[in-house]
Amino acid sequence: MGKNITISDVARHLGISKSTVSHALSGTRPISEELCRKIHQAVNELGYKPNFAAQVMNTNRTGLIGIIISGLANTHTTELVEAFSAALSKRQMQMILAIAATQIEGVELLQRFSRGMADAVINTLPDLHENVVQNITGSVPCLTYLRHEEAKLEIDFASGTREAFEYLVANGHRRIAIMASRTRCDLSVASDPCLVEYRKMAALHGCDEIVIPMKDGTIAEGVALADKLFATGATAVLAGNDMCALGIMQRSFELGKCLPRDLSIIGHDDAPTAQMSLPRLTSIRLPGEILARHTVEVLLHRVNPALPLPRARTVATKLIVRDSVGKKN
Amino acid sequence: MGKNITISDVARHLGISKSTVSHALSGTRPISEELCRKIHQAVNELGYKPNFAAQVMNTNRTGLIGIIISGLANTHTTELVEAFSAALSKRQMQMILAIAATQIEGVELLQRFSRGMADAVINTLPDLHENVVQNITGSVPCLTYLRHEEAKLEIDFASGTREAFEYLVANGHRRIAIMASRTRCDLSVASDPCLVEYRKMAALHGCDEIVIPMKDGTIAEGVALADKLFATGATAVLAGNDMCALGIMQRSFELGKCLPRDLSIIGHDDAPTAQMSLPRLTSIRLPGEILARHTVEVLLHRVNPALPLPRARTVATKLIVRDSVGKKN
DNA sequence: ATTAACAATCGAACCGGTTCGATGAAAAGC
DNA sequence: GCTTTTCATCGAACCGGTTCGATTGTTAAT
Repeated sequence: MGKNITISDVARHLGISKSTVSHALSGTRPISEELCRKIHQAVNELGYKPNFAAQVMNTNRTGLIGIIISGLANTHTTELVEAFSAALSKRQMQMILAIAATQIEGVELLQRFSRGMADAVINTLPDLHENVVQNITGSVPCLTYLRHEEAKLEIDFASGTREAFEYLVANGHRRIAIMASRTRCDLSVASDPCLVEYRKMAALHGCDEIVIPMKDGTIAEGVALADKLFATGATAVLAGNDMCALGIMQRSFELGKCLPRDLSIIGHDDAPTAQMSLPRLTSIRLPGEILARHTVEVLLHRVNPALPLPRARTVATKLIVRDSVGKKN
Repeated sequence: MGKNITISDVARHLGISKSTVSHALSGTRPISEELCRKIHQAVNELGYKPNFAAQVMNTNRTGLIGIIISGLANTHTTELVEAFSAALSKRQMQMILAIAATQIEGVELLQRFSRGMADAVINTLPDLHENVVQNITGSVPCLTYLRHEEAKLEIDFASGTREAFEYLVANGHRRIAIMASRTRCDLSVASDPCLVEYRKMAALHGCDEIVIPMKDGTIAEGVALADKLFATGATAVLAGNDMCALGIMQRSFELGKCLPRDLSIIGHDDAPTAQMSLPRLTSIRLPGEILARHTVEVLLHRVNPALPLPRARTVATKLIVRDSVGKKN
């Protein structure tokens, strides 16, 4: 608990005014070279470190970005978090990572952040409507991940789904199921862009539609939905995400099925886990790293308009072929 | 950018002094019931939120704990992070999660945190020596995860290793390899407590010692070490951690080996991934959730002695049997 | 020589809260 | 009825920086 050295201590030690010390350290105004040297020396000797809170008070910048996630069980999220962190540290900023189990917790977090604890907030909970969020946060810039029109970030979910469907058809599959998710882009299952594309493809190839709605996208849900899936007689499935796909694999294994012979599975997101499963999971890649970086850059531009605003871009999803799809003859 | 409402605005709006408002809101001094009501009403109407920085300045508390990790690739770490977050939010605190790829970055982070940005720091990088850490952080409490004598948290690594070894022997294995890690408890491979116990057990059962040192404990390292492992002719391995075990499984699969027939694998940590692999990984459970919570509680007690100091405890590691060990006849 | 321009530094105000001694009025004690 | 206590509220100081107008000494321009 040794009292911390303040800027006044440094000034007193040298017999000068604290504003001079401040200017020397921040370069706000020119200070004679000699004095500047002395000041830096004194700073080192005394071990002075500018007080965080005092600096925040003046600059209205904490250098902290709040990030709200629902958990880290989905490895696609861990990929995002790492990318957020990397993009932020490039700008000398830190991340306050908050896990909100419920929407209520999410709102609480937003309120806390918006008191000036964070310079901006990224929300990844799809259920927190953006306009609600805006109301709460007031003056603090806040983006909902993949829901911000302003971010000029368009994701072409159709491309990956199309590729995946055609790949399955090429492998002889006709009964292809899809797990549709309301968390993608909008809040109704029906408007899941993957589902929309799936319907087009099913019509095109004259396949039946087999739609299974997915909620959380957890492994446990995948396990549970697997039985529903088997009941449909589908030979292949476009899983809602990779965790769900893993759950399906797990349940298949429990039932003594052999993959990919008895069931072909295509995941979504291409989370790191997709490469680690056996068989390795064929998945539709959603390039989280790019999306996360873009989101951070858009947000930081709003915090500090001196930083560049990244150009609007459309990101395609893309099929990554591994070993979880088999030929149906 | 609408100017934020300050406590002075609230006071002016009611024609009273700001200290009165402060007292009413914090309960520091008694305020007449009627006025108190009016104040709360005004606060709601105007949408006043106490400014974070100003409050920090007075209280010297940010309510933030810095957490330094090397990444989220190891799912045991994600488990820890979730547990840290949960333990902190119970005390209304938040986590600044920082990813340090190098020790230099780790030191930088410590310096930033110790300016008052965080009330305390948890470091999970084993290579940052605790005394170095203490020097940097000065007045900010800082613990290195699983390295803090003061935390009175002892981990019985031997128990799990013993169980695992005996389980392998019971399954007929005689050539049992171990991947020893310097990151466990101390900085030399030789003092890895798992290795120490392994040696005892090997001597006891008259088995050869087959020791393979592990560094990062990544999947990639597991893949690389797998070939070394096969060269030893071992029929079973105690992997350094679960990621490494996964790497070994992956490489085995590539080489057309069948698990667990051709190789028995026991992981360490029992990361969430252990349950997701096929075959599911038998692993030595290191109860990260308990350890993380204990660490947070010890640390919070140091930040605020009014909070209870958890009693010293010894945590045992324990074998969790799944499907990755086979019988050797 | 006088003034203008400039560089280096000082000192006071400010950011938005909290804290604490002072103040005034009402309630209690004698 | 006058003093003492209690209660509610005020106002100023403070936390540790930053900012900006004012002040000095020095050099350049007229």
